[in-house]
Amino acid sequence: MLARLPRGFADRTADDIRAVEQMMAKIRAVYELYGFEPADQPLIEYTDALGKFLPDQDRPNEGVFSFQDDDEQWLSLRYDLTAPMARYVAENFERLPKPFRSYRSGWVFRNEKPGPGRFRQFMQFDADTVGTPGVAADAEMAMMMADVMEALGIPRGDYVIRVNNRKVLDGVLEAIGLGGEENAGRRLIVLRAIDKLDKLGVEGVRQLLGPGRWDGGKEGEGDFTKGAGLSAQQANRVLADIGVVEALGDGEFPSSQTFADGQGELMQIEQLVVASGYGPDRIRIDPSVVRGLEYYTGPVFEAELLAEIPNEDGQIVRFGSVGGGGRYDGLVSRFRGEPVPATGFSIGVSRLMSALKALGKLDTSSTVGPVVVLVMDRDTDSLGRYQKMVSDLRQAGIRAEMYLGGSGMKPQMKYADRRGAPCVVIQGGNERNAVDENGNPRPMVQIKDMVAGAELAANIEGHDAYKEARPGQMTVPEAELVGTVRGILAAQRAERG
RNA sequence: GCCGUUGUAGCUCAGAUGGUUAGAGCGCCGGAUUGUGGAUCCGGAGGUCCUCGGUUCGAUCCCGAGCAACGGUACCA
Repeated sequence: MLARLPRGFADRTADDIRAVEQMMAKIRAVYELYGFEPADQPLIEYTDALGKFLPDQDRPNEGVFSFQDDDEQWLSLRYDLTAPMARYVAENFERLPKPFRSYRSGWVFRNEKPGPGRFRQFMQFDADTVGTPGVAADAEMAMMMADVMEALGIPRGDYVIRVNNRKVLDGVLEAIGLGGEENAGRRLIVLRAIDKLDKLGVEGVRQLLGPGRWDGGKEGEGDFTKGAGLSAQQANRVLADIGVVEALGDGEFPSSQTFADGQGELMQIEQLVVASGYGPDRIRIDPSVVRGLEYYTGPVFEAELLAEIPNEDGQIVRFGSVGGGGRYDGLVSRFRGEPVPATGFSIGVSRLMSALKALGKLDTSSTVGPVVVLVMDRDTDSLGRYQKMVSDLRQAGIRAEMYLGGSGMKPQMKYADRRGAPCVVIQGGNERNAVDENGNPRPMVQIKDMVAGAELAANIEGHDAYKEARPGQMTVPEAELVGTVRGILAAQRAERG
């Protein structure tokens, strides 16, 4: 039996968990400030509630982890937080205040090929407003996202919230003659192509808009991806309208009403955010943003990190999108006969965390470990004394533990070192049986400051001298144990700043 | 799914034209009767050389297939 982690999943260390909690507290504070309420839905929903595609018998796990209940109904692990939220709101519609403003966080699952920074289980942190048709709600989302980025310590200029409108894209497609039901497939291909702009560049996208593109980058390498089959003029119009190339001749294609509507909404959003003091350094209109291809119906936005961040190997990586969202007027109404407009966004917590880590914006220094009371003698009487010391320290609010392994002193010291113990407590027979100047029993303890000890040890040559010196160590009466430890902790805290 | 690269100790990697007992560094464990982390020294544990099949007297090495990891690309509601 080989112990192994399934691919696409991650074990989390103590540091990671603490860092995420720290981060989520900051995000939560912003959401609360905006007046959103916490809510939570389960990890599992009926498959048909999650989206319009039911897993068929042949491929029950395409993209989503699914399984059948004992009553044969299909259940799935949620792949985002929006669909379960929509189900909850629809189910409790009468009871909830409208607009319903809520936030939630948790794990989501995708049964897809994992890659660097792409996991099959990851954490999202969402906020949504349901029951509001106006663009003011969308503008608020964009501003809140900007506030979150700054609350996390990302300096202005190192991120940008890019805003677009699905109606603009739809309008472009209409203009070049891709409107109508019969062109739905090609529209999708065009949108996907635009979405790959940052990955493939303008020319790559142009190939995908036209005949297609070879995976490997050149002719015959890799698989051939069939394109949208647009003419050169159509492709150029699309690229021009999303602002990545110069327009050629005008008037070749008619302008579209949908396009104009979308732009009107974008202008309103821009006015609203500018009026609130959010300039283009934070929130920027960008017609090339595509986002989630299926359910968005209006404004869409994306939070992008602009900072060039070195990864563990020292290479510069662009993290790109760390969150996004938009208007999804159809999601809740799917469950109800009436239209229910809604808008929201989602932060990719896991991804953002690795970015913050790389930026040094995350306090990854581990928490101070417990004070370790070494076990020098294993008779019940001594163990009782050690246990009492631990208990006293805990009473004083100091993390502490008695060594519970079976090894000798040296391994115990190694253990304390590895645990990040600020100090250890040592009491053998010599200390326990000490007497004062009058010959009365006066039990002592030795307390070793591990931080000071390590510093002092650096200047000691040779193991014998090192052992002899016992750096950072002091002997105090047992009664002064707690006070002395407290002093060491305070000094170390001051040292750390 | 498709294309490519790679699979040898916990990690990073050597290795020989196909020949007895497969190595290094790091890490891990241990090292004087009451003791002490790091460094140094000494010792130790740890391997199906990815799997299966083929060629061969003999395969970790050559051949075939499979699996896995990594990268790119596609899909990603």
